[in-house]
Amino acid sequence: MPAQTRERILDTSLAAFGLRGYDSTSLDEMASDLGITKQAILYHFSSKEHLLNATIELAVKELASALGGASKSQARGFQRIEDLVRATFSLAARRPEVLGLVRLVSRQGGAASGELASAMSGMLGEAVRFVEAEMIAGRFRRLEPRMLLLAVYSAVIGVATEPEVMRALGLEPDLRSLVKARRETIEFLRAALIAD
Amino acid sequence: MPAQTRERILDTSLAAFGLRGYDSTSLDEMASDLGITKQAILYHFSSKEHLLNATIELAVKELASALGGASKSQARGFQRIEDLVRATFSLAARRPEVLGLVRLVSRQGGAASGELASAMSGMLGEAVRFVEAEMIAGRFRRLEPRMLLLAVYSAVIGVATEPEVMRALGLEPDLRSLVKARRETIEFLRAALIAD
DNA sequence: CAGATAACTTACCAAATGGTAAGTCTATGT
DNA sequence: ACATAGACTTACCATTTGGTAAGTTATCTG
Repeated sequence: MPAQTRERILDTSLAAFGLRGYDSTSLDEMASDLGITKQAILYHFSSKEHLLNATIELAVKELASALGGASKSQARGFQRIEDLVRATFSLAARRPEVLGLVRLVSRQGGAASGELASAMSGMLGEAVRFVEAEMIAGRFRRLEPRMLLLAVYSAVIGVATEPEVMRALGLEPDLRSLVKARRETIEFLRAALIAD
Repeated sequence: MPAQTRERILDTSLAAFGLRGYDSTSLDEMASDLGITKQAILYHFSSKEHLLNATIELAVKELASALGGASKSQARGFQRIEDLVRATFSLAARRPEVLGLVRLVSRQGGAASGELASAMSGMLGEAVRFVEAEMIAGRFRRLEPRMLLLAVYSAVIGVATEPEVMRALGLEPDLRSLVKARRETIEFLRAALIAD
């Protein structure tokens, strides 16, 4: 059953690209980690850029599957935000490389980012409509929905993926701190969002 | 007056490292941008890593000078937070590479991050004490100060430096949008922080 | 059993990369 | 006038990098 090789490569590349960056990761290095040769990678993915594309595709799937449940929940009001934040933190703890890759690609842009951009565009569009509805219903404070989401997104991704800043604050980025961070982030957002 | 070369190199490396990343930037490329040879760079900085160190040092200085005024202001309560956010956005608009480098280093860590970590540690420690005092005075909502700061930091840095996410939200990352983003971020933080 | 195909490996390669060694040019102090 | 030092450039170099070409081995098929 050597057909797994392709997926093992994608797993490794997701971890490598997501945690260390694209240019900082060489194909030789990845191959040696996998116990295969670089040419085996190039057999499955014809170039490093194609590998990146496939890796992004995988990350998008994992992101959608991790956040999809919370995103499609029937919960209303703040509960739905809370579900989403929980799901994001869970993903950050389980597979930090997924969010790392999202951040990497969303910063660097490049040709490969189109797919991720459109996937995120869809999720964010849905979120904008939800937030707008909640504001109209008077459950959320009136703010510019897109800017609000950008701030929420940044806060959650940042808290979930900035271990060095956590260290600068005197917090160890272990599981316990992550749980605390999650709770505080939710309280922070609750305070910011809930209308008086 | 060819002594300026050293500073020109640092300027270029700050932009390159901060916007594109360390590994993605080659010395040859930078040299060609500057109209000099790579060896001229290695004359002033004995290795690429030394250049990174010096670049971080410069970024720390610029960061301190940009945020120092707001940080040491006499303003109390939310006004001081607002000053800080304004200063951060101003820096993000004027010299995005500085925040880019801060983010790069704070993520990758590495040996060079020590200085930046300690500089940020100082600024953040001050901020923690300020926030704690405001909470005790009853002007800020009671939340865990360090986690709160992490969320605030993430929200501001994220909004100020995530152009691709802004595009996914249908916002162009131009100056006008940045001004809007700043205003909304401040309103968002005001809602989150001010005690009822 | 012949042969085709999938899944690799071994052998290369050209370009780029960080870095060294030695030379050049200019200003300055003696 | 001359040595010295600073600020470079020209010439190299070893290694790493992404990528190509040509086998090799095993499995499946007619």
